[in-house]
Amino acid sequence: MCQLQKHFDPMKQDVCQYLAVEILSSYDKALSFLNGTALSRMISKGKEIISPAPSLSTAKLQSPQLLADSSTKRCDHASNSTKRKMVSWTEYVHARSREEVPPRDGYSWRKYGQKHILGVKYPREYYRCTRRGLSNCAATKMVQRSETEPTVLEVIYGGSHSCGQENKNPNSELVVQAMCDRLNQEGLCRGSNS
DNA sequence: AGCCTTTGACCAGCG
DNA sequence: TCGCTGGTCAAAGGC
Repeated sequence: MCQLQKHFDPMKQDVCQYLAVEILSSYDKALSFLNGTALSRMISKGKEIISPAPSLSTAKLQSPQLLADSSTKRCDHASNSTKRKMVSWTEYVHARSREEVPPRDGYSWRKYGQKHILGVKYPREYYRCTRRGLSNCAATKMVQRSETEPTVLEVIYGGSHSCGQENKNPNSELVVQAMCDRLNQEGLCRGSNS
């Protein structure tokens, strides 16, 4: 936070965003160690973490995407099941509203199915890339609403985009605001929102 | 007309 | 081998 305060300059948005990501990352780690909830859940769901904590450079690249929907947690994993996609990863996304399903992630998706999963309150929704037919794009995703926290969406991505769509998050300009919102939620953001 | 969601049926993996 | 379950297909209807 001291570094962010020191470097805060509207002309240096990249630096500020990068520092914001680093702060949130440290904050998440600390919270996870304290209450053992988020991280342990990610590990148990994903079975195996392929890429642990992002490096400084990758954190900078991922930051807008990770923050734009207020809060996301990402967990890469490989499934041992042959029935499922071999490479996939999970993101935990805070939807802005209960109606915002799926959360916008910069890609265009087409819903192709919905299933009620045994023992799960909310149905699981299945999406594939709208360019699957044109570019043979294999990207898919499943969206599952959390039972305990309906505003939290578990988004499981499978395959990768070969269609050339850019993952431009339309809300990337809200990164700093999202950070302050989040700190406010935790009672740590004193003073102004700027 | 074209793209989307919905939804029941079908298929395949797993125990 | 069989039943259960989850992932996908495809027809139908809406926008």
